[in-house]
Amino acid sequence: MSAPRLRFAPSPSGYLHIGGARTALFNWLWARSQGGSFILRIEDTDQERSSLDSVRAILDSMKWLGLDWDEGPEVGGPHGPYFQSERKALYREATETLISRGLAYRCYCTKEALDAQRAALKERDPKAQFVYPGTCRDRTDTPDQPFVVRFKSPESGSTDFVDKVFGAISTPNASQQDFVLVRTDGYPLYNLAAVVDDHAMGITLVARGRDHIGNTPQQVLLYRAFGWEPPEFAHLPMMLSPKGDKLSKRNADVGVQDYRDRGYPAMGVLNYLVRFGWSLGDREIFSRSELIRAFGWDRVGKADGKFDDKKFADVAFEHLKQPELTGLDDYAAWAAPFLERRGLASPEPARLRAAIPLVRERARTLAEAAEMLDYFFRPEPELDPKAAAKALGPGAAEVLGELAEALRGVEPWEGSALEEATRRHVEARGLALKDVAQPARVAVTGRAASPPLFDVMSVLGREQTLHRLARAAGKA
RNA sequence: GGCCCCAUCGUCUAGCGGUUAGGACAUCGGCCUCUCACGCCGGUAACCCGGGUUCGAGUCCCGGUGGGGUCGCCA
Repeated sequence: MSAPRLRFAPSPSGYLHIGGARTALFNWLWARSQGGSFILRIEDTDQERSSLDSVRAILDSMKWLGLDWDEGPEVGGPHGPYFQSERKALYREATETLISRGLAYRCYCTKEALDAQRAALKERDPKAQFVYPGTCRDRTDTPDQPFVVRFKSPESGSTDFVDKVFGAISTPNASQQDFVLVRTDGYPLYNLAAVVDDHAMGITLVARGRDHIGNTPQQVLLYRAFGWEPPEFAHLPMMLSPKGDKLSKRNADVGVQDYRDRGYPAMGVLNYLVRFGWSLGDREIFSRSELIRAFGWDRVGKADGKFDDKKFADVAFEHLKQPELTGLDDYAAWAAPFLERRGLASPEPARLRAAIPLVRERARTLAEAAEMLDYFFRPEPELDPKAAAKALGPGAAEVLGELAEALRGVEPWEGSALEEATRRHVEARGLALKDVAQPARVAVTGRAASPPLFDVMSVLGREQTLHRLARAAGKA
């Protein structure tokens, strides 16, 4: 079998949300694992709702996630253009073919008339479903009026396809109505455009959310009407909100960019998303390359699920925590914007590299990391009043002064030597380590909690450490 | 309501006829400890219900119940 061609086809009517990102991911993974192609196509046939801002936001999010595309906006490709709004000629040609074969027809019923009928029916019986009555199905005249194009659905038999996730799905044709292919304004509707493009672009597998499963029979019908072989289909179970309802694009805080802004690493996001509906035994954490190697449709589940913030945060954290998953350089680069946000625009690189190992197992996001890194890059730490009140009370001045003296000549200025010196000092004074460590911690970091004190001192250096101890002693 | 789909701890899931039903998150204890974390040890916690098939069903079949999707000149 030749290399598969997959696509992700968002409509630019808002930001990319995590549900969409998950769909993109599954397509991307399969393309990458099979040496196939991943195509990005923008479905902007609804002029009302589409915007360039949305296109930009979607492309940004895709790039941030590392879901690179082989054909599509910005990179082009042999099957372009990749915006549906620029492919109208294709749809028109396809539509005419269908009409000339008697498989589609022009319908002159106005939307208003149909809507009125629908409303009237609902009034009589709220549970009834409105079905297009086929008014124009066999019409032969061609009045000079606006029209839509409808597909002439078969009235008997069934339309079947085999889904790579759900297996055989059969839908009676009698339950299909003559759905609209082309609007009054000449723009194609989703089912027509998707089929024409997927065929033209040589798509071999269409993977999308389960909410599209009902479109599939209609699309299969269209493939047959054109005389084309349908692609394979794979539908993904839905990712619902924590409450159990549909994740909505309007739900601004589930946008990919929201997660980026909150300081989650891209691979953390992807790792959570892939494990949602796909699993490999007990394995939870995957690097990008491991994922590409491991992914397969046979291990995709069928049941919908609810998004879980805590689990998500943990998976993302796992990626920040493990140096094998997030190298020092990446960590530093990713933390930089969050430090900048705190007014720390150009942290000294060597110190940053030294400090990251101290915070990476404590910071659950890059935003938290920046907060924990803060005092390494200021002349003076910001003093937490509560911590100061508790640890820098009476007697602290003496404790800190003595500690500074005990540490002044320590060689080398490094964690274990500092700890050793401090323990000797504390023992000689008949104190407990914590009696000295807490005041010192607040003096050096400004806070009641920090990475191990002596490691912090080590990164801070002799001069700044002694300076901070002395300054705090002066204040206390 | 029509059509389609789904069903294991609170959540994500493993399980593919015989298991003390496993893991992860969350939660509750404990250990480690200069604080905070990390890590480690342990606890609570699930097969929706009813019929079949079978020597034996979480696993296979049927029905019910529950949940979801979809029924647009949105995608």
